[in-house]
Amino acid sequence: MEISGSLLECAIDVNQNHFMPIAQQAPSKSRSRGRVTLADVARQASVATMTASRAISHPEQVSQALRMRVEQAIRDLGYLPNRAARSLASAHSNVIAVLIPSLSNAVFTDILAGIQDALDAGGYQVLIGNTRYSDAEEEKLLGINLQSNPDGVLLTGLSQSERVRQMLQSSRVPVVSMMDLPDDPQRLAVGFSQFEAGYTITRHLLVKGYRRIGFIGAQLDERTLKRAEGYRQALRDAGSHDPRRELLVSDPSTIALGAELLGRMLAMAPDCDAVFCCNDDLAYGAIYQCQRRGIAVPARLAVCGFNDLPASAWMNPSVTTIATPRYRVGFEAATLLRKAIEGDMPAVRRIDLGFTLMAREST
Amino acid sequence: MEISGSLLECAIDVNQNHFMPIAQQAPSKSRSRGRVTLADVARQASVATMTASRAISHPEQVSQALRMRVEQAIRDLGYLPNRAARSLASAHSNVIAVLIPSLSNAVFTDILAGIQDALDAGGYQVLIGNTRYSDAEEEKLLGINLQSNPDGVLLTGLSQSERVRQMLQSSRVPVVSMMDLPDDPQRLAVGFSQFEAGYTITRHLLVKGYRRIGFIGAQLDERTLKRAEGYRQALRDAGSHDPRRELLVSDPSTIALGAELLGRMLAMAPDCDAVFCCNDDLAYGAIYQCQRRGIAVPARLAVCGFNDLPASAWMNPSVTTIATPRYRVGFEAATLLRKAIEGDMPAVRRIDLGFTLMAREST
DNA sequence: CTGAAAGCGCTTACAG
DNA sequence: CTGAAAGCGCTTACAG
Repeated sequence: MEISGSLLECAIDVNQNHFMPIAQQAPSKSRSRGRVTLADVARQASVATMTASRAISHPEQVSQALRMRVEQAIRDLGYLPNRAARSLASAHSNVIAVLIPSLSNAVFTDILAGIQDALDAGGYQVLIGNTRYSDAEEEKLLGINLQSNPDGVLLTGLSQSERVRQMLQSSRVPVVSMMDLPDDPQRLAVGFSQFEAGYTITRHLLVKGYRRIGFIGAQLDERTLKRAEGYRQALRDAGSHDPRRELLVSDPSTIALGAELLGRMLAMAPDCDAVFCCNDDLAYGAIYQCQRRGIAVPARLAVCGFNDLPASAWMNPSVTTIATPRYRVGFEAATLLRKAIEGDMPAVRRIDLGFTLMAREST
Repeated sequence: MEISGSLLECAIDVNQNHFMPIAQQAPSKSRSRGRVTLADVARQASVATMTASRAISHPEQVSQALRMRVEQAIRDLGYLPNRAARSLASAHSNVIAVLIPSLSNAVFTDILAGIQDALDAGGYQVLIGNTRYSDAEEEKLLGINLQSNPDGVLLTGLSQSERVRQMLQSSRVPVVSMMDLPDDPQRLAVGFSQFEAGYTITRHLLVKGYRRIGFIGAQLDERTLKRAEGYRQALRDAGSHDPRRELLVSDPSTIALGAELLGRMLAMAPDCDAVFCCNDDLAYGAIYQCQRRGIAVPARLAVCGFNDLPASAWMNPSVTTIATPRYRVGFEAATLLRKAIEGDMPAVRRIDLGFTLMAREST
């Protein structure tokens, strides 16, 4: 008995793992792909497939004995669940689609970090769509990402195209907007007022005594335009708005562009005593340009930026800017979306995270 | 006849779009999710489901008349294919999994841009996994991403853990490594020699006449360590290697850390006449620190970096560094992977993209 | 060129 | 707590 017992075990072992893999024993009609499936796990653990499924997805519904057998089988076989099959059968995908306008801008990678941290625990998979600041691209990416049946969508900004709105509506997927605050209090959104932030930093320049304040903006996305509005309002309130000191171009924001635009600003409005750059990259370029031309910052010209990227605190002079809660925007937006997906819709649907003026040497 | 014909059309239209949506007519046992499916499209176009499928995936196998009817039905119904179902049925997912160590480092977002550009056309979906420089995280992410049955995997660097190697092997998925070159010529890889790049920039310092050259490194990933090896070799070849001028810490590279390490370097090796920082961020921090302490760069201390991020050309002084072909690494790696997936394996499996020394004012 | 039917690998009411 | 069977929405040999 003992001997034949151990022989049998050997035979089984050999059979399954070496000479005749299960896949080959399947009928010839099979389209099997030689992958280890849940059925294999169930067979190995001597339980029904659905019990194996439960042991994985709802372990509390399975007795400890069976659960452990299934877990052992999973380890023995190196089983990996097939997401496509799970998603198809269960009607939810556990994917969250994120649409951001750029990956080369630290603002959005910080947002992504927050999103990841909020979602990693929940077993969600994040699908990143880089729209490159293009509505057409955003439509295309949303269409592609919707094919993955996301459980939720994270959007940057408020101004989506009509088609995007339609697609989102007919997909009936929960959506949270990031980085700005909508007028409609019913919309899910996490951000801060771009307008007020623009107003605040311009006000800071006014308080410091600057009067001929220019504005340098690029990309011209909605956030830049709102900051520009805040700038205008602050100057109007102070009675010193002059549109000839506004320089707006649609090219992407870079240090090189900031350097160039500083030159153009000085050429078209030589009396400028301060410049508000719509983001830090432009401000860095402007300051480097000043240094090369021997223009003292801030003595001859004050320069400020927006976002408070890491270099702002370290440059010489250090750069006055608005610190934006990017990581938290991502984190809170993802958390809000999770709640919406899981059905417990919070009372507060619009979260204002605010911003902080960082007054430094450059002004 | 004419009248009844148009009445019929109206009736059909009203029925399907307003009063009795198809989903509600389904038998009560149905688990239908009210989504528009291929079957709906086929019904609308009066063709078999499989013909509708072919019209989408293999249009050349369908007569023009039917193809147009199907396309019209897709538009009428706003049909979006279900990726999970397609992937499950077809055995390929059209997803490419990318594992990178960081999203906040421009090096890797540049790589991603190259990957996107190479893959967008082919209808691939990119799954981004941020490993945060952690082997454990890399294993976990790979496991998760493998559940999506990727058609291919893009890896950063050469030194993966044993488990990662095993998972990759048993998944039998094509893999391309990025950023460095393996010894094994059979492995698919796109990059350049980190060792040679480190050697080259150190050699540049030697040629410029510097002799007491320090090394500042952080993160201590494999690429940093290879650059350090290149640095050592160059100094040994010149007979001026001194391990007391090496400062290696495992913290993430930031401007702030560069500023701090510059201070520590000067404290432990005050005779340094040049410092090679293992990347540009550290070099920026080092230079800012020098400026604050009134240390002239390069007169009293030369500083160089690695990667040639945009600020390097603009800072004052501009920063000597090694320009790395990040975008092209991503683009060529993705292209190579596509070829491997589509079965036409190229003769050249290891692509050396080289690097460029950018000699500027800081040395 | 077109189609009926089986199958991909899971999950889930429904029973027991 | 456990299980047999149907179903999720596609694709694909196999026929015609």
